[in-house]
Parts: sequence; C-alpha cells; structure tokens
Amino acid sequence: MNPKNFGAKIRALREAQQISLRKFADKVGISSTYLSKVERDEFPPPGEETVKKFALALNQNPDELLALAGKVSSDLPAIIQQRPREMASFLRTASEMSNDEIVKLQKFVEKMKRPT
Amino acid sequence: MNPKNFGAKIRALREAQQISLRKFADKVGISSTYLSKVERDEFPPPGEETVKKFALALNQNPDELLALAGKVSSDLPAIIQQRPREMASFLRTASEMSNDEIVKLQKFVEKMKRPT
DNA sequence: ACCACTGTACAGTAGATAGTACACAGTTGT
DNA sequence: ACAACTGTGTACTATCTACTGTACAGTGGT
Repeated sequence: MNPKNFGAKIRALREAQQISLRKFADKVGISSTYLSKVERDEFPPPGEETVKKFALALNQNPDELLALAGKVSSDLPAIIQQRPREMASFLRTASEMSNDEIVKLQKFVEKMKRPT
Repeated sequence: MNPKNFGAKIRALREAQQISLRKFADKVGISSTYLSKVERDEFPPPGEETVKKFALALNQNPDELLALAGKVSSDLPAIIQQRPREMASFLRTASEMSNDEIVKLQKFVEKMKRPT
C-alpha cells in the first residue's frame, strides 16, 4: 500500500542480477544518482514508464511492480473511463470479496472469454 | 475520452439550474475566474475533489463526471493496487466485452453479492 | 444616471512530480 | 601506485497541476 519498500525491492532484484547501479540506470534510461536515491527510498518511485522499464529489465510483472510503486498502469483508468459506472461498481464490489470469490469471478470471466 | 467537452457540460448543467457562475463557484469553493475558464474548456478540468463537488451540486454521477474529466476516483486505483494482477486482467478482459457480456457479468456479480 | 449583476481577460503562484549534473569517497584489480 | 570501478551527498531544474486576485466591459432593473 505505501511505497515504502519499492526501492529495497528494486535493489534486491538488481543485486540478484549482478548488475551495477550505473549499468542498470543506463539500461532503463535514468541517471545513476536518481536510481541510487530511489533504491534507498530516499526519493519516491519513478514515473509509470520508468517503472515499466524496471519490470522489463528485472523480469517482474509490471502491474505488480507498479502497485508496489503506488501506481496503476494508465491503460486501466482509461478502461474505467469507457464505462465509468459499471467498472466503478465492479471494482468496489470486488474490493469486498474474499479470495475465493475472486477466484470464482475469474473463472466466470475466463468462460466468457472463450470463443463461443 | 478526451476531456474536450467537460466544460461545456458543466455550463449546460449550471445554466439548467439557473445559477450564476459566481454563485456556483462559491458553492463548490473555487474562484469564478477559474470556473469561467473551465466551463469554456480553456483550462483543463479541475482536480478530483472539485469535480466531485460539481457532481454533488449538479446531481450527476461522480464516476461519470470524473470520466468526462479524464479522471477516475482515486479509490479505484487503490483497489486495483490491492490485487494488481487479478484486477488488471479483469479490466483488460472487460474492455473487450460487448454490452451484453457486461450485463451478464454484472448479474453474476450481483448474485455473489447477495447474502448467502 | 446609476448600481448591481453578468461573464471574462490578464497576470500571476504554490506545491508536486520526475528527474539531472557534478563532485567525491571507498573498493578492487594489476 | 593508480586506474577504473562502486555507490552517494549536494544542489539544482523544468514541467505540470490546480488553482487565485484584480480589473474590466456588457446587460438589466429602478
């Protein structure tokens, strides 16, 4: 919920890859100084595009990494805006569901997706 | 999608209420100058809280008015961040659904909501 | 004629977001 | 010993967001 350990996570993943701060910064197109501060959570997480580059370079799910950064991929708000009432209602209902119920819902959606 | 006619909508609704620009501005707690520019789409739509006050004062659905403003209520991103993968997947699937399918999905969710 | 009201033009601003450049200290390899 | 790394402290900065205050011109009523 709070982006308190975003930086720590990035650092851990980067170190697991044995890549230096500077090289990683170059790879994702930011300055090493900035990356240093972000990794120590001295600066807040970077913008959406940069976080997505992190995810790509570190083999992480972009949506999860964005969540850790306290953000969401901007295509999702865009989808909500297509059908604001329905989507808002869905999400608010889903937020009160148990894990079991979420799984049921997922399965239902999966079924609908399959070509009839 | 683009917030091009947000202002025009606000102006139309305000005029339908027969309330002056200044009075409406006071009511929602912004300056009349700002409201003037917003209504003529010379300035982009205001922030989330202000749009919600517009909705309240004009009897509009907040999620719809926010959508017209190119925004989403901040509780929705927060919900997505609780279960980023599931919610992102759900939304991206839902974005490809027909209206019929959305209705079916809504009914399914309604059923789940009912106290067992 | 005057006053109060209508909307608008002009000129700003405080705070947040997403970064940058430069310089430096400590560690490692040869 | 010194070159080439490693990460970090300091000091900015540009752009965006979400507004404000003052002043003014046009319209309507008395």
